[in-house]
Amino acid sequence: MFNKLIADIFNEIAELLSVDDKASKFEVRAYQKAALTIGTLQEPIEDIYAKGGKDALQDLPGIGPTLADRIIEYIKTGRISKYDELKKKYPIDMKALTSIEGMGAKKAVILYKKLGVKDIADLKKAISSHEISRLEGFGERSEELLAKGVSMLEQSKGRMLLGDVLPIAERIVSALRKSGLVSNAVIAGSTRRMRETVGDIDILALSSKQESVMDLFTKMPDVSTIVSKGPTKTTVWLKIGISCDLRVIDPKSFSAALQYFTGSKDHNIEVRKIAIKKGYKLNEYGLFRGTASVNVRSEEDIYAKLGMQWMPPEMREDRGEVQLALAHKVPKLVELSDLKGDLHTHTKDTDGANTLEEMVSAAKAAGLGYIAVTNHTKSLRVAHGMDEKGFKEFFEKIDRLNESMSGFRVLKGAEVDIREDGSFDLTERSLQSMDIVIGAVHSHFSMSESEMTARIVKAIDTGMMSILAHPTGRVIFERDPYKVSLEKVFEAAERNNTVLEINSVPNRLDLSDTNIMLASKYRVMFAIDSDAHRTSHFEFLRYGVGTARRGWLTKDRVVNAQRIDKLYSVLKRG
DNA sequence: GCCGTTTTCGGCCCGACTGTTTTCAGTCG
Repeated sequence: MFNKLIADIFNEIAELLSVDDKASKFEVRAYQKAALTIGTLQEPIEDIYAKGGKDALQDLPGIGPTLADRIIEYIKTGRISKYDELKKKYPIDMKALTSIEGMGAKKAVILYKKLGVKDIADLKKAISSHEISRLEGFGERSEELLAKGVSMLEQSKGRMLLGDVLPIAERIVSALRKSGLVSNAVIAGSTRRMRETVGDIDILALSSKQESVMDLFTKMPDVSTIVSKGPTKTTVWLKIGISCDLRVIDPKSFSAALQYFTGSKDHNIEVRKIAIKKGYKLNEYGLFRGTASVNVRSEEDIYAKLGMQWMPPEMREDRGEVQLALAHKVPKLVELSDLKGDLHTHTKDTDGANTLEEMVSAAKAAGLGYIAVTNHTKSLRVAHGMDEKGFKEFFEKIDRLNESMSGFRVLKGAEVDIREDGSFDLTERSLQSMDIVIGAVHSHFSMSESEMTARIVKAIDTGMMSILAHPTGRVIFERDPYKVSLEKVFEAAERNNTVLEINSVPNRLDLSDTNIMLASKYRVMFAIDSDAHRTSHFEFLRYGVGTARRGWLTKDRVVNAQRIDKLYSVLKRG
C-alpha cells in the first residue's frame, strides 16, 4: 500500500515548491490537494492503477496527467524524480522543521541557506548560539518564539484521542458558561467534527467582557502555560499536552465564526467557492454581498443562502457532502439518542470490572433498554475467558435476572475468539445457546493479508457469527490494523447477514469513519457497541456514534437502534 | 498543476496576527 508514502512525498514536494521561485502557489496547492486525495483513499493506489491504468488515476479528484505520471513513476520505481531533484536542492527535514509552531517552509529554507540548518538538532544549536537573531528578517523575538516552538513540540504528544480531549474541552466550555461572563460558549474545530484524533482545541465564546473572559480562561486549572493572549484570541497550552484557542466573537459574526472555525479547511474552501459563484463572499465575520453584510442568524441560514442544506459537523470533510447539500440530499444521521441497546459488554466474570447487576443499572442510567453481555472465551487466558460450562452457568444467572426485571433485557452472548485457522474456541452447541455471537481476532495479528482474510471469512461463513467485532484490529497510536481484504470481509458479511461492529472504545473506533463509508456500499448492518469493561464505559457510545456519523450512517443501518423485538430478526443467524 | 451548468484558458478561499518592517512577508487556521 503506497498511499501514505506517496501522499507524504506530495506534501513535501508542495512545501519545497513553495520556496522555489519557479513554482506558483497554485501548483503547491495542487500537490497538497492530491496528497489529501491519495492519503484518504481506501483502496491501494497501486491497485487502482493496475485495474484502470493512468485514466483511473486521473479520475481521482485533483489528479491530472502530470501527477498521475508521478504516481506511476513511484509505483514502478519507488522514486519520484521531481522529489529527488528538489531534495538535492534543499536537503532539509522539512516535515520535522515545519511541525514547529511558527516555522514554515520559507523560514526553514532561509535558515538552511544562511546557517546550514537541516533538522531540529541543527535548529536547537542555532538557537542556543543566538545566530538566528542576527539574521536579516529575524530578530530576538523570532528566536525566542522558535525556542518556545521547539520545546512545545518536544512536550507535545502530537494529536490526541478525541476521548481524552472532548471531556476537557467540555469542562472548559462549562466553566466559561458558569462564569456569567459569556452569553454562549461552544466547541468548534475537529473536536466538534468528532475526528478520532484532535490536534488542538478550538472554543468560541460570545461576550462583551473580552478581557475578563481571557483572564478567566488563562487561569483555569487545566492550563499549564499561556502561548499568546489578546482580546479576540488567546492560545494556551493545556496540562494534558495539547493547545487550546479561545476566541471571543462579536454576536453579529457568531454563526459565520462557528461555521468557519468548525472546518474542515477543505470543506470551507468548497463552500466558499460556491459563495463566490452565487455572488457572495463568506468569511469568519459573516456572509457578504459586495460590502453589505447579509443577515444570518445560524449556520442553517448561511448554508441556505448558498442554496445548500445544513449538514452535521461530522460530515464536513470535503468527501462529497457539499454536492449532497446542494442537491438537498443530506441524510439524517444516526444519533446517540437513537441507540436502544448495546450489544458488546463485559462483566467481572472475565476481564470486566463490574458485576452483571452493576452493568445493567449503568446501562439503564445511560438510557438503554437492553444489553448483550459478551464475555471472553477460553482462548483468551489473559482475560480469564470462560468455557462452555462457565457460559452455561452464567446464562442461568442472566435468565434469573431477566425474570426479576421488567422494561430491560439482558441478551446472552460471548465475544468468541476466532482462532488462527478461522475456527471458534467454543462448541457449536454452546454457540447455538446464545442470543449473540461476537467473533473477534485477538491473536496472530501479523498473518499475511490472504491468510488473515481467509481466517475471518471462514469464521463468518460458518453462519454462526452475529457480529464481527473491531474488524481491523487497530488501536490508535498503538497498533496498526492487521492486513486484511476488507472488501472480501464485507462480501462475506453480506452473504451471512453478519453485522459489522463500530467499536466505540476511543482508541479503537473500529470500523473507522472511512471504512464505514466503504462498508456502506454492501448490504450490511452495523452495531455501535461500547465494548464496556466497566460501568463508566457506556460513555464511549458517543464516540462510536460520532464515528458512525462521520461515515454518514443513518439509524436504519444500525441494529442497536432497533427495538428489541425487531432485533431478533435482524440478528438471525445461519 | 488542476479544472470547467459562465471557461480547454484563466482562474484558483480568505483574513488575522506577528515580527520586522516603514508597507510587507510568512504563518496559521
